[in-house]
Amino acid sequence: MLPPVEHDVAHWEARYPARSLPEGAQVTRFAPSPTGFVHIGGVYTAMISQSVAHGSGGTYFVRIEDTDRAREVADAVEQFDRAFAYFGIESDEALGQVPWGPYRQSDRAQIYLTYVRELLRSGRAYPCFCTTDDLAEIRAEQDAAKAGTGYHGQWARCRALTDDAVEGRLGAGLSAVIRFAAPDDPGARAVFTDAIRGEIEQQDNVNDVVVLKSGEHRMPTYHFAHAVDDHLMGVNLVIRGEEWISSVPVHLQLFAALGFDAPTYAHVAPLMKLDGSSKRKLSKRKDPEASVDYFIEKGYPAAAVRHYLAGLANSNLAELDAAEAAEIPIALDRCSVSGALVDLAKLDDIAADVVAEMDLDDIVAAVDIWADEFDVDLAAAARSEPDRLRSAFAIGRGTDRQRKDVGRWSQVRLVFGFLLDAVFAPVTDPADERFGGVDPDVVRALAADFADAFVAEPDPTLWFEQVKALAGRHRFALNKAQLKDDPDAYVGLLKDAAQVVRVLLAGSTRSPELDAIAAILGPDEVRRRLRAVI
RNA sequence: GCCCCCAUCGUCUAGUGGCCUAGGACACCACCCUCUCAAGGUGGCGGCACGGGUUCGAAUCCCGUUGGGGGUACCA
Repeated sequence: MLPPVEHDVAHWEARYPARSLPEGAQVTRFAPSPTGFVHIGGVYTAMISQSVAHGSGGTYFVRIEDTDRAREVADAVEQFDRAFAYFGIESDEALGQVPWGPYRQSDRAQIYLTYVRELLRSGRAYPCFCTTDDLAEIRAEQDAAKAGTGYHGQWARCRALTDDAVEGRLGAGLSAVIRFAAPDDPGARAVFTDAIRGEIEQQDNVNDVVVLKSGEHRMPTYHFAHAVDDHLMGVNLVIRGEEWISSVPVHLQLFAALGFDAPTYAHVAPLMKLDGSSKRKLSKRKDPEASVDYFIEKGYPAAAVRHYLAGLANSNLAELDAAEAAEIPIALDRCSVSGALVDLAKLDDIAADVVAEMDLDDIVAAVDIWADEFDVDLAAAARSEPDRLRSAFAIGRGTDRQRKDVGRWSQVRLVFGFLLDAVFAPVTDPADERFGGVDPDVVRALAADFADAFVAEPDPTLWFEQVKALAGRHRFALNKAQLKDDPDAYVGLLKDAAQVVRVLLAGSTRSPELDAIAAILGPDEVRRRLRAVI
């Protein structure tokens, strides 16, 4: 009925030693299934698991739950590794380094088989030959009788099969799944204490769930693998999505039948998305921002995403800045119990703050890495003038002129790209609308004059005095009162003249202060850009 | 259908019976600062889903309703 196994249960129990960890240390895991990309909700639960484990002096690891080979997506595991690395939620336990692996369930088939045999031997499991059609038939009968669905009671046909009947079917070549023989007490209640939600009581499980699937691989179901793996791997705190709450009764029964201590459970509220006017769970298929790739492509610093997520879990952390909050472990009993909507505007706000606090070298390095993958032209330009972007991010650092233009690397081109000669497109038409309607002749004269008169000047105030002088020479009023007194004497306001200079230097009506960009560009480049319009 | 989870400004939330004519953050609006933008400052808009209880007193406790989410697979 089952493939042979080399070992017995005692062997595996001995092979997986108890962990020697300090009192109160939590061992947690993140157990994604490689059926697609990593979901941002996955990063959320992984981060909580990691934070709680580390905060308690325990361990966090990643286990790949690839028991459903039919739905497995190629390269998913590689994508996982990339995402984990980006967000800093890699496993504490590397393959081969430690005795609790392997960490991929498809490599653990022998172990599951051993424990299934044990269950069979003790009468807590039995083979079931029902086909999909049989199951559908049972379902239909239950619907008609308004009975609870599932494989239980009078509907559990194969549970009563005699040994001879089983032999007969096996002999006829029928394939069997192995079902858990659940306690069949329809009135029973199951109670457990959730580390986030407190006591939860529900109907106990009466369903003879499948523990081992059919097919050549003879893989376990999630339920069974969860019990066996988390027991053997020493997990004492299972943090997972809320959708698992209703499976807890089955899991508790499985742990008991196997003679294992059940872990503590903590069920995290799902991340939601506003769809029209209603909230719904973020969907892998429908929502691009559900994928971690979205955040990586946009170039959000991992610290920003982590801080945003941490604030969703524990709102007190949201009041701290990212660096401070990162030092404080997430507290399960402070986790919110209702699903939060992912608010990208909030993330952007946090990201801008995070970038503002980042080390300049780290920023430049991060932009390089991001641009190499998502904007190669920008990467090349940045590398040929290595100091330009660095200086741009340095504008006003630590002063009241501190800027927060950039929260994700995809914004760099738009905000600071003009500082790179290879990205900048000179403005050559004096009638360009970006000049705000200033007479083309005046634009030309202003540019020519400033190109000649301009001198480098480190003091921002003194630097801007040059613009004031320039504006005065070309009949721009220094303030509104002046203009009002004698409207015919002026062609515009100081600000209009400054804008002409800005457009010439930045190619945009919006930029950091003129003195700052002129200092970054250097006098030669400033003159070159001014003269482009002459 | 049955079972479970959840419910405070648009969003994330503080609130654990009197400190609440409900506080903060993001977003939005206005003003200030100002060479534009960003940032920053000040102010504004805006909420306890509904109905019953319990209590001297309820956003807070209980019940119900409604609404939202999830489960009910040889998916995780």
